[in-house]
Amino acid sequence: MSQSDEPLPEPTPRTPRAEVRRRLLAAAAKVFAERGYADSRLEDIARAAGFTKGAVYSNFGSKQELFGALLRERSDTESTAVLAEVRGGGDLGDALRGAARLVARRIVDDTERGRLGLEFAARAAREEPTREVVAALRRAQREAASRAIAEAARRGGRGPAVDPELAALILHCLTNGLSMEHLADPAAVSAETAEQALTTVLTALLAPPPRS
Amino acid sequence: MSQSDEPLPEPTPRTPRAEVRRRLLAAAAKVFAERGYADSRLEDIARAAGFTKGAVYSNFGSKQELFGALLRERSDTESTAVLAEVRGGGDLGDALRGAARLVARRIVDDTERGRLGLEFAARAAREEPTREVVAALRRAQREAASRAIAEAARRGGRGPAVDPELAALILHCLTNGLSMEHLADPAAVSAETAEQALTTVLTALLAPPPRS
DNA sequence: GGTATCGAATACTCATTGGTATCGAAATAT
DNA sequence: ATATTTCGATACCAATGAGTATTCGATACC
Repeated sequence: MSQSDEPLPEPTPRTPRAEVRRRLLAAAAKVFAERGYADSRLEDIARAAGFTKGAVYSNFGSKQELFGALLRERSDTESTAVLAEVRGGGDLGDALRGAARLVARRIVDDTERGRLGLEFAARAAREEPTREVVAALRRAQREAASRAIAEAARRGGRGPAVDPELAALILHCLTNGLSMEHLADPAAVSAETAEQALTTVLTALLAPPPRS
Repeated sequence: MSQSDEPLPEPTPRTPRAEVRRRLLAAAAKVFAERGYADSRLEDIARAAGFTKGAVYSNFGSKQELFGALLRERSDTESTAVLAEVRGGGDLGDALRGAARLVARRIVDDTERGRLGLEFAARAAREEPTREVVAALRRAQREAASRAIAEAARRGGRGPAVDPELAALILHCLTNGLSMEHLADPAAVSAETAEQALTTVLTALLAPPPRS
């Protein structure tokens, strides 16, 4: 009883640096996504992560650099779930429909992703350094899509109806276009609509419509 | 000889108000397109138009309002050249190819348009009032496309292979997606590539590939 | 010709915010 | 234990640019 009735300063263990960095990036993603780069206050990002500006400048050299780090992080993290879906066993038609549904879901559910993508694109359009990173990211995405398509076409029996690279570009751009449209006019692009659009193009490119 | 050897102040005729407004809007389009909304200085816009900030505030209530006016102006002006191309007489296949070429050209040549569109979309994604205007503009575009497609399908003989509205959404989003891709990674989307992508989808949607 | 009005130029304000310098507590080394 | 380093918090600064108040000249009107 003699030792402690006082507040007991309880020496706070310091958050691991890597964790600080991670939280800051997550907060940056959120804030950049919902306000855009220019309208995002460095202090708001820090606060959202549970820190102060000091933490930001301790981990990143500048606002621009934080943005770049986020962009690079996303480049690495880019999910390949879609490809797995396409590669999954079973009927090719089912696989394609599954992939379409997955992408459509992401378009309407994960708006942060879409918004960030839009912000990345907007900045890439006018900033050379950003453009280089974004271009690389997109190339990698199209490349992956291209491979998946080639595989699907092979699986589908007859040789590729269209050049897989072209098909990849089409699907990639259609996806991004749908995402953008959903952000600009949510009512116009429901999950079902997006899915239908993707399925339509996907099957048109890979599997000539089952003639009646 | 007695009257004038002096510099002769040459009273400058005042620019008509409508003209001032027009030039300001044109300058705003240019500056907003190349720097984005937030990084555009009102004074730079004014200067680019040959005036000063005073002119801006005399014609528009605020920066946001200038942006809105520009957006609305573009809504009205939206060209219907594409539709004309599709409607033009001759073979349907040729008409479609012509339309695809036209759109592809615009994607790579008129970057101001693409950049502005991106900026509009980005702001629409996070600002309710802007979103309303942008959504209306896009709906109108899709609507027009939808009608053109319905007509083309009818002209092509058999009844519409796919719902014209869905086809319109697909082509609209693909176009915007290609435009965005071109801005983010110009090398990936040449005029030829874009044209091929559009033609492929267009014919797949409207005219089942000529069976070999 | 003189006066009122209109519209753009000029000069200023004021809030905002990226960046910096410094501080202090926790971790680490000695 | 104590010195040193690390790293985030705090306080501050300078620049920037939207918006405003005012001026001044050109057109319109009497």
